[in-house]
Amino acid sequence: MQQELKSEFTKQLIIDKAFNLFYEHGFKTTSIDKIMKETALSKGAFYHHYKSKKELGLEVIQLKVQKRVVDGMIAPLKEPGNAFDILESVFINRLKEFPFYDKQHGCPMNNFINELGDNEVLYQTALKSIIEKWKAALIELIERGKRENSIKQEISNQAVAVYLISSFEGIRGIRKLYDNDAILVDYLSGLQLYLKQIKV
Amino acid sequence: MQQELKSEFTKQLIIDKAFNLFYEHGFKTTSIDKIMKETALSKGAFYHHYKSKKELGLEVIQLKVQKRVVDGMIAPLKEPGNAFDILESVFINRLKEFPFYDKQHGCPMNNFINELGDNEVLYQTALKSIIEKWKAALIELIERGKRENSIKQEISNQAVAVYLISSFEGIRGIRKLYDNDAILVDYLSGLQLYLKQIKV
DNA sequence: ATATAAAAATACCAGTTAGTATGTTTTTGT
DNA sequence: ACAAAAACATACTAACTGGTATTTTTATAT
Repeated sequence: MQQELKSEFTKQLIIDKAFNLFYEHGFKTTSIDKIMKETALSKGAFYHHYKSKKELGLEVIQLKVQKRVVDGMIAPLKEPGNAFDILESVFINRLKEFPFYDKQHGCPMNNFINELGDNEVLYQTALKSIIEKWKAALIELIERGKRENSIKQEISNQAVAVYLISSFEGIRGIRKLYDNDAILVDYLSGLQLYLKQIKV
Repeated sequence: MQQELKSEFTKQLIIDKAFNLFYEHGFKTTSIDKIMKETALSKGAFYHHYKSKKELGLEVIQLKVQKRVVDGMIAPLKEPGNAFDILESVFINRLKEFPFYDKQHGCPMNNFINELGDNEVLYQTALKSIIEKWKAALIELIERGKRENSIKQEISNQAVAVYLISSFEGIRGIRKLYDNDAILVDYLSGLQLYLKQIKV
């Protein structure tokens, strides 16, 4: 039982260090050696717990990347309250709250999507699953807004959800290029305009 | 003179093959060896014309990546005609016209941004320059629309420009994950809604 | 024609890559 | 106490990486 705990602890350590390195330097250009140097364990330990780098990549996506999106963008949508207000505050506040490091390095999910999204069907599926969860939560919130009459009836839930996600991920990438938040301010004004269109 | 032409031809050949490989497999994971195998020339030839892989990367961005964006998204904005109609048709038609290969592999510029945007200031500057050109052309078109009264006066040119670019680049990445165009259809509906908001 | 310079080829380097083979140490059930 | 298994370490491989040094081929100017 103590062994099982140790194993779990080690795997978590590897996943954590791997996520940080993938986030900062990309998946393909982060080597197992670099990851294991961070954990202060050996390569042998890695290949005892994982059969390949691909397996680790998938776990990082499913456990770390997904968690970030769920905690930051999906779970808040399910809180009680005025649906429109929630939509507005989640998209606007989340972007403002990012630390400098996260603005500089973009969205981990978006990074994975752009690096691996056209590569391997397993990565594709894992990433698609996160997007679909996000989309479903948005659709449900918009529907809620329609029921409580805070969001216009005539708009397409799907379309608004996809458009919001697209622009959010797009700006998280573009922001990397700049050394200040001016572009984010423009994005937020543009987003406000969009939200005004769906508000009842 | 014949020598100069030959040199120019070779450089162009290297740039073309490099662009294709970068587009399909990413910049960092495409080796000089692979590029030169495509050109059927030797590594010696490469390092005769380029001092480093970084120098090639910059030329690919400045010559090939930029040209794609200019030809597809910027130049059409400068054509004569109703400003709103142009805005609508460029964003909508361009997305529909992409061949399968381009849908699968996303936007070359966006790929570079996400892979190298937080890496090196030289890449950053080269990519930022394309975004700024695009943004400027959009702002000018929106201004034109305001003058001819096809676009609402009260909206912020900057904000709309940045939001349009963000969502476009975002969806080009996300589309990679899917094997059909359903997500693009949703995006286009969402975009239509946005454009309706700025139409006079 | 020939010296010179540009273009390209060949051979190489030291470092890195994912992954393997084979150990040693630690935990566990008996 | 001890055999088995799990956790981890060490040493290694073959292929690949960006880049260099050196030589051969081709074009050019006189």
